[in-house]
Amino acid sequence: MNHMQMPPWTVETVATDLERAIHEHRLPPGTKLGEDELGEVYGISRTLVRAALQSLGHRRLVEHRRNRGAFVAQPTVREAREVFEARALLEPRTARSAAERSTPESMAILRAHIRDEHAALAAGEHGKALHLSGQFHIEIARMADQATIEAFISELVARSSLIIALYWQRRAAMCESHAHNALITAFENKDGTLAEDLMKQHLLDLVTSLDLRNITSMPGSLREALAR
Amino acid sequence: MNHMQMPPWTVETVATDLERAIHEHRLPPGTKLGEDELGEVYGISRTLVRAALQSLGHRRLVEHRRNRGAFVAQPTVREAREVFEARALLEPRTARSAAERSTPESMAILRAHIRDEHAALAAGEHGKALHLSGQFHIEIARMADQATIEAFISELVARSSLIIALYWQRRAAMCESHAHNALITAFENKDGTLAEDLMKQHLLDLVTSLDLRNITSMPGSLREALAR
DNA sequence: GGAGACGAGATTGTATACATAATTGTGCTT
DNA sequence: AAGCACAATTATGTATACAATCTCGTCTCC
Repeated sequence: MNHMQMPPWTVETVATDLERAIHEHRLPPGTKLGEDELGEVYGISRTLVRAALQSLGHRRLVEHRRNRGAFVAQPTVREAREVFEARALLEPRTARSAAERSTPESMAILRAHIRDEHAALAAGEHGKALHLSGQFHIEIARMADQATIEAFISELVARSSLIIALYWQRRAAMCESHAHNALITAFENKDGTLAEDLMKQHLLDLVTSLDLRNITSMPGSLREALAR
Repeated sequence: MNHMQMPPWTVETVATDLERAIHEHRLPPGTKLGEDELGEVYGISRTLVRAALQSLGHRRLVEHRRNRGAFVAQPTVREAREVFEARALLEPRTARSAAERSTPESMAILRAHIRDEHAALAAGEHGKALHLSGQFHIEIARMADQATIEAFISELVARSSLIIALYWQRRAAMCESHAHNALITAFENKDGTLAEDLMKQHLLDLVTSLDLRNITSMPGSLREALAR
């Protein structure tokens, strides 16, 4: 529709564009991603759209239903728990490693993320703020110089944004930036142990801010929508 | 060529078949995977072959070079280290969890893996033995009932088989089965702490059995093949 | 009037055709 | 004879055409 810069859309750029839209909750969980429709939006054929959707499917950001098409994924409560279990295994140790390797350049990048996040939040762009908040975690993995783990964390962060869209309970305010600020100070002091502990606590806080009682759960929104 | 059972080849079955061939070192790192060629082998069109190759590409089992095609991946020394770093983060804790949840059924599956692995080794089928050895690790993740982590470990195990193909130094014999047997006894006793320690040591042993000095490294096999 | 079956429309699954880039072989020039 | 340029071939990148399947509206029958 818009896309005013109109880059030469490739499979990768389309996948990235869609991922960002999902990450920013512009495409909520369950949204149908029709091939013809997307092809028209980006001005490419279904071939490339399918490749992009398959790519997102591998990252569990979209679910493919046979002969039904692609939909923005709707992680179950179980999957949500699994995602944060995996993050708990990967991220604290990665934060420790990142703290021990922190450089002025990487610190500047982190601080820029925080700044942009605050600006987005102030401008009411919650989606963008959430995206940047996720990028913060990915940047830490990049600081640790572990591309493989970074790829895993990137996937987990993206899925987390879907989980937040589904299970976030609004009473917990956006206190994330505090946790991120604390992490930054740990990085500044190259205090790996502190960074590891802070990250562990940060992830715990995130989980407890979700409503993961599997009562309504699966059908997505129907039961919840009709609850009265 | 053969494929005597000839299932109705789908994208998934072709990807699985290729992955197994790579895992068993029938397709060594660097092998060109031509689309027309594969299409003829499986009796399907390039469309499905491309989808399968893209799937393997996302798991880092094949590398895509623009306008050049797909090749069985050749992990660098750096990537090799990263893969085992990631495994060190994921697998010990997963083994602990698996031990605490071990059931007679899951133990039977594990023992069957060991038995088949020994049989394959006795029959000189090193590829099949290596494949089963990897499946053992994946089965543990399945026991832990963590599908997300299982998917990560599955990818890491597959990449490990490529790393072994490239960097294995033969002087270290196939002592793996001993480690796996020790793990089984820990599982039998539901000793999570022991299982975690054993897995940690097992992965360390694996890394030290590799030659990860980045001397010859990258070009793959050409330089090594012509070294004299 | 409601339940079930049938068929039209729409969407995905697969194959093929065309476009484009890389490789290789050939021949000319020096 | 060696080196470069160009053309033919081969393989991948992309689009389109056809086939199969599902959805949904309508019609019929009870």
